Amino acid sequence: MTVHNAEIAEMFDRMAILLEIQGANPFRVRAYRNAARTLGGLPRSVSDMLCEGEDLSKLPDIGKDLAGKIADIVETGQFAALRDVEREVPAGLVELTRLPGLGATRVRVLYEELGVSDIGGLRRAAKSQRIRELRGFGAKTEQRILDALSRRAQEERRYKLADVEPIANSYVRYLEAIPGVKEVIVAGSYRRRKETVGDLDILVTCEKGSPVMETFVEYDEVDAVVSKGTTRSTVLLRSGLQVDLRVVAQVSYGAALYYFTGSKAHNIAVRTIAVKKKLKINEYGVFKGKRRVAGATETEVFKAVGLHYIEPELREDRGEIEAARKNRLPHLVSVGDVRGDLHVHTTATDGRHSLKRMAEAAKELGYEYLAITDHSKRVVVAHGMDEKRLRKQLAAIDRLNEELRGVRVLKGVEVDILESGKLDLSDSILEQLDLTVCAIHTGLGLSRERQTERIIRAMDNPHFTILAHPTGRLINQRAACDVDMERVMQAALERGCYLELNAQPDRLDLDDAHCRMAKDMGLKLAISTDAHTADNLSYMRFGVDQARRGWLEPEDVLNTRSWRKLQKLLVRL
DNA sequence: GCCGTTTTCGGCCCGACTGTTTTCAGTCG
Repeated sequence: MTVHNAEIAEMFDRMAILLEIQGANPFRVRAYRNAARTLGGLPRSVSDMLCEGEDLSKLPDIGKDLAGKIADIVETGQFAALRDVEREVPAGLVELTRLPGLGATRVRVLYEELGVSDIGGLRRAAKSQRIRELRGFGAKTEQRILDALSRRAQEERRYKLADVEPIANSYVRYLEAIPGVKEVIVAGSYRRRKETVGDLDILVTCEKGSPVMETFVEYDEVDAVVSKGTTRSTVLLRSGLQVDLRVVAQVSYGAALYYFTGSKAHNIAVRTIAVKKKLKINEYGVFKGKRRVAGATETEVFKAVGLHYIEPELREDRGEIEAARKNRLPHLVSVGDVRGDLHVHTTATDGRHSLKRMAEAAKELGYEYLAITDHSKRVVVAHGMDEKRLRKQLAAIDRLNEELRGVRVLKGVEVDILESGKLDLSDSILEQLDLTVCAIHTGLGLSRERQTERIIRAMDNPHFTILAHPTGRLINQRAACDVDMERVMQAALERGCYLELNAQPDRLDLDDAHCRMAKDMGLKLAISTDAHTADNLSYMRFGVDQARRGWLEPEDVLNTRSWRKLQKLLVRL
């Protein structure tokens, strides 16, 4: 049985919390958290790495000890040290620390003084008003705990970037209209363009005396005010989304923007560099003693610690700091580099708009080409096409290309990869196409070995061009199917095939770590919207965001090329 | 428990807000 990185990361996180409750050395606690984070962002499975004899202690924040523990977990499926700790501290306490306002220290007091060991016990203790009696607690804390318990279900959520965007935009417009407000910008993971965000961090600069804080908490969608101060306030919206507002002076704008953009891990790493240079970084600036040496712009802040400017999407402490020091940062792809879309649907299957309308929408975006890739017959629910209907569509594309100017419509299909690894349409029709987008829609639950074999067998077909939405995941809904992505990418490289970064906000599949892995292996990706309406073509920006998080440059992306150059790349090896 | 262009030992990011206290600990980002 393969142990997944995420499972080991989860064990380390639990370990960190339990150790913290026990009152262990906080740096030891942090070491587990850091290691969990490293594992979470790793594109390759540590099981595979161990199989290939790699030394895990070379990974950041993983030393000899944790490398050994990981090896044990992979081998036995068990984390012995965690089980030892769980014998001393109830495992249910982990859940309690996830409630806002409760950290390890308070959870320990609740356990030791009141015997609270799980959510149910906490609720009983709060309802019987025993918590307010404890030293360091009070009636308000007790009420906050009850509120948190009743709200718990919705609070764990992370929101898809695309869902949060309109909420963020209207809040920003509201804040911009407040007298005295100068700049309003959303920082945090939203600015880093993470696929999901847990909350919004809004940064504001304003003139003295601006009623920005009062007005902020009076916003129409605010459900509750969590905290309110002169420089920082937090509210909960009716949607459940938490929004933080920070107010800083103009002279600190860059430092504050940098600070609140994060990620936390990136900030900590850069601060550590600053400390070595006898500098201090906080949200007000970079300081040498009491003297501010930088802070008005982010570039200034980076420069002060000897780094080139790092794009927000890269700030995850995944090597960007080292790259910035050596001036080896990637020149990230942007939406303007994209010359076409290689995966869209029409009314021929489950799309809502006609072939012609889709082509015109592509032309309006300034695209040079657009590949029509409707479903194949296997996908019955989407009214998938057989050879006969596809042939008819190809003729329609020929006619449209004669009439259209400025954009070329490419002939394609989203052909199903059957469980046998065969493609869902005959070679005789596939060979008439400019490209194929090949996808799995059934049998997502196959074992890792069989799924990997299935995809690679499909790639053996010389008409296979691009593997669409490679893991099949749906964010917050469906886990990625189990597949050895490194082998799949290697197989694609050897055959002259490609993988897709599907830009649908629900998919964003490949994820950032896999994009990075493709780049490191030298495999090019297509960023495609999988548009089912003309409007959906604008999803490209989410795909580009994800690509940037994966360090992709224009040359790493197939569809930044002119059709003439792209055509050459689509020829199989 | 990790890590090293000051270190293989002795460090390990920094500040705001809240509630409970009466000068601060805990939590959070």
